[in-house]
Amino acid sequence: MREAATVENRPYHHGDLRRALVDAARRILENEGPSALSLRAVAREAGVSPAAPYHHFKDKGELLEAVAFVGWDALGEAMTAAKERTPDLGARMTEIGVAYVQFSQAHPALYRVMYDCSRDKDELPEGLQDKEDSAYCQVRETFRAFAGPEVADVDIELATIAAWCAAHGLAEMNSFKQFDPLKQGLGGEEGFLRAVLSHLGMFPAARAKANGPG
Amino acid sequence: MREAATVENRPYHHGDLRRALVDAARRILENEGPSALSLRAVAREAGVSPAAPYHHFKDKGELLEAVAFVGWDALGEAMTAAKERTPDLGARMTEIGVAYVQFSQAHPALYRVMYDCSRDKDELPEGLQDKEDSAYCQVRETFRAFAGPEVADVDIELATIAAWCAAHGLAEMNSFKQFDPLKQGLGGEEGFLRAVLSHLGMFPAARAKANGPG
DNA sequence: AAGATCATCTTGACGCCGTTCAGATCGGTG
DNA sequence: CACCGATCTGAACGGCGTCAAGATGATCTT
Repeated sequence: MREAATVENRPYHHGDLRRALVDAARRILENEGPSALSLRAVAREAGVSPAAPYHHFKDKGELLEAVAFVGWDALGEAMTAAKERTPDLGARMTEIGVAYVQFSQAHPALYRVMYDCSRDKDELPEGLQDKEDSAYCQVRETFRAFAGPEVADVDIELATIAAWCAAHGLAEMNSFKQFDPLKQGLGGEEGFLRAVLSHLGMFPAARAKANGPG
Repeated sequence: MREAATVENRPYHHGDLRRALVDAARRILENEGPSALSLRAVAREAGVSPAAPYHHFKDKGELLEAVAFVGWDALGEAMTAAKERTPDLGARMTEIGVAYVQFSQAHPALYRVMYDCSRDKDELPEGLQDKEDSAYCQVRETFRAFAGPEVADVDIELATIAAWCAAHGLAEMNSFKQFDPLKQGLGGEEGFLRAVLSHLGMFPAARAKANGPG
């Protein structure tokens, strides 16, 4: 009885359960939020027993890491798109930041999982910083292009970190009710994001440049 | 049998269980971290049954809110102390930010509970923004004093929000391993914090001022 | 083609969790 | 003193993460 091994027409061995579990987790995150994301729920959603995931992930945390990895990939693409559609170097950082926060707003539960994983391991996800075209490197190169070659490497690095911190902070606080009145006066969410982010992430040399020689 | 109602010499009615539970929760947070903070563990630590907390808190979330409230209070005091020990207006914001991040570093589990509660309710804790001497108002007044009266209210507000986002972001990312090499070149943790925060939270008018007329 | 091997999946169990409810206890009010 | 309402206990429920033992079937060997 090769077919119909269970009630549905699913064979005993799934074939690609690892991917199916990650997809199921993402579906639950989008539809029911992070609090509903239990390992058992993921297994249920994927149509397997509660113990099945343990043949593909060491524990729940490792499954979440796989979900987070997909998320960082998508966020990186959104940032790249923002960079490429903004040729003006002075505006590019802000636009990348807006794309960052908008991603976190479009996928709040996923973003939460992404950062919770990073916090648990006390590091940004590997691959985000190492690869040449990684999101982190793109931000750094944007600063470098704007600042010019006379700015020290350490300042470029600091500016990148500062911008990242600011974007993350805003991503987590953007939905706070206290900001609503201010948003109305700034043309809605996007105007608010642009206004806040334009205050951030510029290092001293770039500041002087932005403010002009006078 | 008024005394020795249980094995210990504790009366049947605790007397101040609400406070005892909050203290127990803080003890667990400090000693075992956020993952160990179950409602049952708190009750155990306080020496009562698992159901006892429900006479003082609607659910686990409400207990955590009480813990968070204590945390925000302590953080506010740390920020006030930093403000008062830094008369120079140009350096004051950075020093308040350093105090903020250092608090989150000294009490990481507590800080996590504080922000998780805020995120669940989509608002900064009440009382943090309303009171005249609240932490938020102190930051805003610091910006106002530095910027002078000619800067628009909305810019002061944006700068305050931007600075808060940056401090929160840095608080959550400060322990990331990737920053370690950079910290070594900047005089350790505190030098790193000061360097990053000096990049942040300044609004355009203040930037111009900071960079001088030339 | 037949049998052995091994990864994959299920079943059932364990202890912990948050929460609820009926009942025990006790301080304060009439 | 008798009562009442607030407080606390004990037992229970379903859900959770995880593990061990056994069932299943794809693949490799001969």
